[in-house]
Amino acid sequence: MSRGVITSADVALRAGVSRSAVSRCFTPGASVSSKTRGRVMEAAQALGYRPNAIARSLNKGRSRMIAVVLGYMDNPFYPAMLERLAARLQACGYRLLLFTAKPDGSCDELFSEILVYQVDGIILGSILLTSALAQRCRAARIPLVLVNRTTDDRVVSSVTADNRNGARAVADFLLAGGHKRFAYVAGLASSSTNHDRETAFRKRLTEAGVSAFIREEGAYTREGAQDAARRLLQRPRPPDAIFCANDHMALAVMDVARFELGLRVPEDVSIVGYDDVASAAWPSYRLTTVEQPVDVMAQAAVDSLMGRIEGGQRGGEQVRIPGELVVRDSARRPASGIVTVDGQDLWRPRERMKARAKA
Amino acid sequence: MSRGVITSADVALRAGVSRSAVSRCFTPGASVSSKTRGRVMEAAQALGYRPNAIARSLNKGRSRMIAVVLGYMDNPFYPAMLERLAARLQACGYRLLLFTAKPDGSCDELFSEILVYQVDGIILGSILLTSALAQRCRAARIPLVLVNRTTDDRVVSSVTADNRNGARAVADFLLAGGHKRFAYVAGLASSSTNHDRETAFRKRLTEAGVSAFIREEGAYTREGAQDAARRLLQRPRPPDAIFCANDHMALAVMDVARFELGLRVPEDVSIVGYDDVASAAWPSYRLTTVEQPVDVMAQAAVDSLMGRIEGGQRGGEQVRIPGELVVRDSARRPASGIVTVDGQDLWRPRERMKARAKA
DNA sequence: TTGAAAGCGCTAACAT
DNA sequence: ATGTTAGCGCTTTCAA
Repeated sequence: MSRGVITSADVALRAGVSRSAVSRCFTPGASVSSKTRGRVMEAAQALGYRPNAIARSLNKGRSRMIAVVLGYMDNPFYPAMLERLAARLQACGYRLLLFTAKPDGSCDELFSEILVYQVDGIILGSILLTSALAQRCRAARIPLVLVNRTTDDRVVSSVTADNRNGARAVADFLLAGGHKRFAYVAGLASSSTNHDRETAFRKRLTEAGVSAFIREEGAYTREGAQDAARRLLQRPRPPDAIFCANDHMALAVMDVARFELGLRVPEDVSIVGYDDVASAAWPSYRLTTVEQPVDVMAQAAVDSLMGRIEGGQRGGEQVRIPGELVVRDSARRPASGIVTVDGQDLWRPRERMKARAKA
Repeated sequence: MSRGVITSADVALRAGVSRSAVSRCFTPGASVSSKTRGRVMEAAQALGYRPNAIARSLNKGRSRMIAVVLGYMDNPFYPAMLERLAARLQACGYRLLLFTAKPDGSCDELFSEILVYQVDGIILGSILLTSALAQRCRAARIPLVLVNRTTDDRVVSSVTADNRNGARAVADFLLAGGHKRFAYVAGLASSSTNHDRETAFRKRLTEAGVSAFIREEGAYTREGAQDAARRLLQRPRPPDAIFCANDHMALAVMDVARFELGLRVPEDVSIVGYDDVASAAWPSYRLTTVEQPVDVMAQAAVDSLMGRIEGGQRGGEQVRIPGELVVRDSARRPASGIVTVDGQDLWRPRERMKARAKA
């Protein structure tokens, strides 16, 4: 134990065994006699020895580290997701290596940084995946899973909410509420999540014969959403219902509507979000929104990764997590109090959704 | 380049040089002729080679990874801090290994996990550091810095806001506003930050001859703060000013006051927080609070760590970052419109504070 | 069950 | 400036 660093050799010496014996004692499922195990463990205890994870990684070729790359933390959905990911990963005995990047920036550079660390897997959230990057991961044989995003490339795995269904539910709810003039505040146009929510919402409205539809870009930022809200609500004939690509923007839109423009929500304008972040439930907002079950999604992402790391699965699965419409007070409710979607009661979808989530 | 993994040997072979030559090309400040460098780089490019960080870590004895351990992400101060830390660390060429733990839980187990990864440093936020843990870090020679926390142990480094000054400013502001009956909603009693804010606040009030003072525990959680608010505001003679240990709780208190109890803020009760998180500025709240400059603190924490990792400094520095009182609308303002603290204008402390931060 | 020996991919003396 | 050699701390055949 020369100075500071205790190696397996130190333990071996003290226990009077070989380094291999020590190694085996720390390798689950290796064959060691209980006698040696006892002596080794005692020596290790005395010396405060724990195998060096870096050295182990080097010769196993597996680091037990997962890279998580996130774009922004302003939207509380991401910190929440990160927290769940960290917990799940820790539970599986993996470490979380965190990377951040501009949401729209090229993370080409970043990927080199990641690959260099020999991570066993990558979780990508709130970031644009180019097919070149997907290609690099495949070449390096590193499992990759997108969270809250998909790609056209069916080979890459992803975990998303059931965005189309969620957006449809919002459209139906708003329609049933008797709204006539609709608006959508978009996130980044490049994001699949935005695309899915927007097109499904739009489609449903069209099916219902709605022609009054406007769209503004909010770019997923608070400022962007505020500007969008101003443009929208100061039109000659403003919308009476606004669906925002996420809660983070919906909250901003509510603030502009009420405090800048003196509008009443939902009397003058209904506002609906997506995610059900914590602040959506605060009494100052009581935002009607579609839940995105963070914990379920985190679990699914980790499971997907583990399946490919440990089980050696093929990958390329698109997991879609259902989430219910959470009806609060930011959108006018249907007069009847009952709405059905696809023959299902929209007001009590909890059980159905939960059941589907299990599957 | 057998299959998948490209090593320096592959590059060496292709470039017709030794592995050392390759290594040197990727080591800043090593001596290589431009001719070999060219050939090596070309070969590396063609093969897609990048030195294996794990292997490098092993023989350098430095991993260029920093462990960051956080307790909760509910309070948006921490995600914000994390984001800044990630950015700063990335800029210094370090990787961030994220760990989470219960805020009050023993992270003894966790520390073993961390040490095993041979991290070059540890940043601890929102977590209780026992002296045993500090001892272990010292033994392992791993620099440690606390963020938003301190210990009595003067040997461990920390970066905090100037909590006593901030709390004093709040007391003075509230006093000047003509408040008579004060309350404090505490965070975790075990946290130094809470202690500093509470005692300084209390002390100032006492000096001013205030005797009407109550305190309730909020435990840094939204629910805890809500309960505290109910207990406080439903007393026969409720306080007319409440100082909360952080914004996260202050927002919860505002919600209870206004929506559950029908109180007007600040007419019926003034509420002040600490941190200046993003939502404090939202028009629904407009919370008066004390700024905790996240970016400056993150920078300071990283600097402190780097000083000890690269420069070999001794450690044991307690950095205190000043932060100004941000006056918004959740607390009644002094009639005069001018308050001075320690002979300084309280309303325009920005310049002074910023200047001090530089030092 | 155990130890000896080889090797994971890299860097750093040392020699040339 | 370059190659040779040794070694970071660990696991893992392979013999015994």
